[in-house]
Amino acid sequence: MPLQLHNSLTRRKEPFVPGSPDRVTMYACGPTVYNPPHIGNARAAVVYDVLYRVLKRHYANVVYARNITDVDDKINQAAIDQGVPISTISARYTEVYHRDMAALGVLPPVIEPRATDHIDTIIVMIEKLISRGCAYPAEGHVLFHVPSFAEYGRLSGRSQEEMIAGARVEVAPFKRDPSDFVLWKPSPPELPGWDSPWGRGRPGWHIECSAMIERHLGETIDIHGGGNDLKFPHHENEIAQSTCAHGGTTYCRYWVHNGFVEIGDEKMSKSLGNVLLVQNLLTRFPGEALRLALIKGRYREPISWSDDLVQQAKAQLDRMYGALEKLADVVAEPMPDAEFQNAMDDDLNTPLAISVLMQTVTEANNATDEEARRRAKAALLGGARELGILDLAPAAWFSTVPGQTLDVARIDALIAARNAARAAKDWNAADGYRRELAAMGVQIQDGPDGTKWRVE
RNA sequence: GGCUGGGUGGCAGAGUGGUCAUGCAGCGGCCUGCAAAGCCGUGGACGCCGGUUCGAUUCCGACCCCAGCCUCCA
Repeated sequence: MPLQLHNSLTRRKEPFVPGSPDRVTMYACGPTVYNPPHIGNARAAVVYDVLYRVLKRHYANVVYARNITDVDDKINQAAIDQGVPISTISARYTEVYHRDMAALGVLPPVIEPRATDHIDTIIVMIEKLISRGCAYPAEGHVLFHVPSFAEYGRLSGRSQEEMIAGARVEVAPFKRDPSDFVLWKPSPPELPGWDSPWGRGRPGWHIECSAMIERHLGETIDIHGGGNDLKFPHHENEIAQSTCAHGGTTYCRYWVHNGFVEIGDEKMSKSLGNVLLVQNLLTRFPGEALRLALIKGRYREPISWSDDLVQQAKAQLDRMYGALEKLADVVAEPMPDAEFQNAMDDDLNTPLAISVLMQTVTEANNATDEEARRRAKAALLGGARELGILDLAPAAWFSTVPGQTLDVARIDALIAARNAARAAKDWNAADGYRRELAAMGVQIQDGPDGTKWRVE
């Protein structure tokens, strides 16, 4: 079964056909580095990470770029608020982003371009837009003239009339059309700026992505991903800029948009004070549990985030790791089975793929002969690799508690004491030791090979 | 108001014109000193109203409700 993707541009699920199977190009909008990533940022990163992994199964050469926006008014504001240079802010939060994403099993993209490394490309692109009559300078700004691009609004499904009618923002007097947007804006001396034909200034947000894509991936890319909210205006503007700059060439073949993470049934937002930062969640849950929670539903649907959701994800991981632990003696090359692949290839149906994996777990737990056990392990590890989970040794998974260091010597001593009591058939004493272990979050399992323990 | 996408069992969440989703939780067993883990079995669902059909949760239409976007936002 070929890979199918829901294309936001056509609002349909389509077979994925890359421009060239020898070089598949994908771009995802990355973070603006002015604060630590929240679970919503993480969802986008995880979704495109999963797509990247699936693409790599199909194609040998996948060029995946995810940018860092390191010039932005929010960064400037954070620098002022914290009384540090702008570069300190962007460096600090780039590092935090990398750390948190790694904890969630997100692979590094092939290319991670930074906006500030592309000012020259941006300027050239803007000049091209001006010369083609799609943009104009005005009072130190350069604006993209929206009416110059007839297809504007196609991605988000709105007409230009509607957008003008619905424009609530105050329209700057130098705009020729209310919907025109900024490509370049002037910078006062205290803000970061670069020399340009229009004076010292800085780029607008939308042009950064267009320029980075042009430079690293080419005029036409296969897949462009981002959060649902980016569809308008960000991606709409990217299409307009790049298509016009390139004389009408298709900018992107497949647009993929992920749904939002909601807290309960409310939007996550600063004003509601319910923003969940990845770094805080990681003190309470394993990264893999957060990741699985993020892909338990389909990527296009909103997620209603809760502790219970993560706990259910963790329970599923416990089950998977439990099966894996029993397969420790089996050597198998990771290989997702056909059913799993079909689910993933169907527009990343991760919930279905996970259920296939859970059925594999049951098969693994029932398997007795060598061949069946080997097959189960291969399917389990293969599927897990594509989902980006089960990256740890089972023993490590079952003996790690986020934010805690376990006293293993004490655990071993208590287990030894309990087993001595059991040997003496002193059940009261044995149960007392077990209660003591339970209070530490340690669970006891008596088996034919002796007593094992795991954390809850 | 416009544009998207939704409404499935206690919870999360797939899918299908007529037979199992899956996990957690529940219930009954096996196993265990008792547990845990694992295994076996089991109850419980498709917003409302019409239509198409031998048959619809699944297709069509109306309705109700929900979320997101339309302004920086993953």
